[in-house]
Amino acid sequence: MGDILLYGVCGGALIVILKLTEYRFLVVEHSVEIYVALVAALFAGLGIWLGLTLTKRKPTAILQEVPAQTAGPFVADERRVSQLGITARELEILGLIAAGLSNREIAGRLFVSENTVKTHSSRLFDKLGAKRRTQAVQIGKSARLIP
Amino acid sequence: MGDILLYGVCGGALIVILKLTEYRFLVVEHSVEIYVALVAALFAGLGIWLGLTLTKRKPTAILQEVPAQTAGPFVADERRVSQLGITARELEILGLIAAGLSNREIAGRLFVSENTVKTHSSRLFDKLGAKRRTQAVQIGKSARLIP
DNA sequence: CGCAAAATCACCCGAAAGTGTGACGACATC
DNA sequence: GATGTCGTCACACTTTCGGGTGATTTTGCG
Repeated sequence: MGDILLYGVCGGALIVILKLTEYRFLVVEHSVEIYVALVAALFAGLGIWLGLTLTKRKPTAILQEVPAQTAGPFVADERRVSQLGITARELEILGLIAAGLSNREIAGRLFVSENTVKTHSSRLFDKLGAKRRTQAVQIGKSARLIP
Repeated sequence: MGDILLYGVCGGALIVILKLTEYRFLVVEHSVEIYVALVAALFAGLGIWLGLTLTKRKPTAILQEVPAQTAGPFVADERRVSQLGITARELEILGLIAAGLSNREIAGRLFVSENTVKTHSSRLFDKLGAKRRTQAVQIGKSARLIP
């Protein structure tokens, strides 16, 4: 985690800068509470932003054991999704297929053409090894790709 | 992103706490620069921690046992079956549809003609209020007619 | 910038699914 | 014996699905 170190350095530099600016602008006008709140909010936002950007595009192989039934709002098994090479759009369409929508309805809901939905579903069936949409739904459910 | 909201609330609470403590301990002893640096470092660390935890483990697997759900090999809700006027044959075909079989495959498995399967499924869709087989599967599952 | 993956869309064509109507036999019930 | 339900099947017709091909645009990454 060299990123953490880099982050620490940047944070220190920013602290110095803030301490310098304090003498010039802020202290003379605002009370200390407001200043502290501003600094806190700024650094909190900065920290969040850094944390997000640092871990943005990482696969992060998650190994979790699912014993039986997963309570809660359900999350797709990312391992199998990436393992099968299923894209986010395809997974989205699989969910809508499982919800019983026709290609035309899916197209209307996603604001794309029906042909696009067909292309997506076609590639999806190929990746799932399904010949029909009902089969794709069955496979998707058993593979925990959809609830 | 309810997490963001939660974070905001925590941040506000911490700001209040810090403002309170300021009057009691810190201001009397330390200079403002040190205080600000501490606050900044604290919030920066908090921010980066939150940023990491928000992205790294979005599943945050809540593994709970659900013993009441899967009790036995599943039995269809007979009340709803008779309530909808669904016959045993239709329910059987609904199960095969949910298994991803085509009409022809269902016909082969039940030793009947494809047209028979069509009429059964047609009446089934009518009783379920479904327009497609995928929709029939969805309705059947939510109504506990099929596993 | 250039590449590769993903997303978008179009067209054709065949297969599957779904609708509607009609019909026939088995079986139970009144 | 008339009635009703259920399962079976046929045939014609429309709609939906799915495969195949090719193309363009968008986007993420090196």
